[in-house]
Amino acid sequence: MEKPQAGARGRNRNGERAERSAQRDPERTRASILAAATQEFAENGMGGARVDAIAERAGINKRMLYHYFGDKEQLYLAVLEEAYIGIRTAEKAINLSDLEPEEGIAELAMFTWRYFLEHPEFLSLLGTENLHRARWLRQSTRLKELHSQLMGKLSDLLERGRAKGLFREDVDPLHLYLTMAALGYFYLSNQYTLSTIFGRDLAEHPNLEGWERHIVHVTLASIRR
Amino acid sequence: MEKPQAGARGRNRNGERAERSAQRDPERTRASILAAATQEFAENGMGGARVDAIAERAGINKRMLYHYFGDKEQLYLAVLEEAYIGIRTAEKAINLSDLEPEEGIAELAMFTWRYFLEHPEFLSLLGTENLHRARWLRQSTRLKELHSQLMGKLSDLLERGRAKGLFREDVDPLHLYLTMAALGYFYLSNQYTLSTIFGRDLAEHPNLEGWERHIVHVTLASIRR
DNA sequence: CAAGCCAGTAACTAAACAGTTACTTTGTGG
DNA sequence: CCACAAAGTAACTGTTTAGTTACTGGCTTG
Repeated sequence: MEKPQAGARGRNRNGERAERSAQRDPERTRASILAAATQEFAENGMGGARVDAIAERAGINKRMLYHYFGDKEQLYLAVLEEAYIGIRTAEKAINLSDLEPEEGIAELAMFTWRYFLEHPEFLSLLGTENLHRARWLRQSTRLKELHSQLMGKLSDLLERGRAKGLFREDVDPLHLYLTMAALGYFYLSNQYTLSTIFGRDLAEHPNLEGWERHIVHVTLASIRR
Repeated sequence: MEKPQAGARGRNRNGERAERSAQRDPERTRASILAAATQEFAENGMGGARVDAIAERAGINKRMLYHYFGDKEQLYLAVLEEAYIGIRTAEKAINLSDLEPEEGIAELAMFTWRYFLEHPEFLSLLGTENLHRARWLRQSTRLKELHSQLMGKLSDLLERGRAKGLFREDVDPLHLYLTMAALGYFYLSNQYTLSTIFGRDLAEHPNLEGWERHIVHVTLASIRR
């Protein structure tokens, strides 16, 4: 009890939980910088994000930001990597082996839609990264190895549906994935200009539910025989 | 000949074409600032765009930029307005009255795709504007009056197709428009991250043509009875 | 032809910005 | 219990940035 293990987290030398009193907590500091940076970059893009604003949001000293992440660009890359890891991890958890081909495709389409809906910061970071022509994504060896889990699941479902005579023979899995993703991404990422121009609030609940059904409908219609 | 009309453009007091020698040409100056700003904002977003860079690209003195447009924000708004006017003008020129419903829908889908393909700066500006939740678009009375011409043409084609028993009864014209736009927008605006992750260059010609066919296929499949 | 306005220039300014320096505090292993 | 490393702070620095000032030169109209 008198001598706590070295490097142990969650307890200080008195054996009390450290989370409360901890004045010094590297992991927590790192995590709060990353969370603050995710918000700031998502809201303002790479060019508009302010290092001082991130430090303030995180409630830390700016020096710490440079201590943990090097500079603004490396911090941005860390944010981007974490965002991709988030969706890839969620994709892994989906289990479709019990489902019929059509149900499985519908499930994947809804998963993608709901993930986008619940993670607007991911969409925003994608937009920023594409504005810069994937400059940081291309640098990241970590992310290039992190393939989408969805493609494999999609190919499997297509194969099963084809065998049953439900789906067309010549469906490209990438095209199918892009179709589902496009319908969700565009609706959400462009909701502000679209709502303004069409005078119809796309973020309202009935509209969101309607669009989810629409995505499933379009996706299935495009592959059925 | 000795007295040129007031405000006449294109000629100086000697009756010579002014375009060549003109040291002073307000319209040309204004236009070149706007063109330079369009590029700069499209490449770097609102936060990343630099007023000095715009002035340099336009080959003018920075003072002129403030003279003609007030400040950075108003210049950005002018760029955005011009971009929207561009697509709305192009939409107006489409004539579909001679076409069968299916052909007409296909034509509109291809028009949207090709317009996006040929005007990457428009996509980029849309992305930036949505990052800021349509902050400037909402301010612009000019743009709020500028409704999409496509919606009317789309409703007409849907009606004709429905009457012939080709299309489903309950197709929402807005959903149809969003579907066509989403498929084109996402493919192009996210081409850099997608190409990196899937290891397949989406900008290659065969891929672009394949995607155009795909858009037409998906759009029609989604509305057919 | 002169008066005045409008297009245009160069150099400046105050604030914002990313990144650094020099220092203090805290925890822990020998 | 001390020495050292890592966590943390405050104040600073050089540069970049949007926007301005004070000025020049040319065109048009009365």
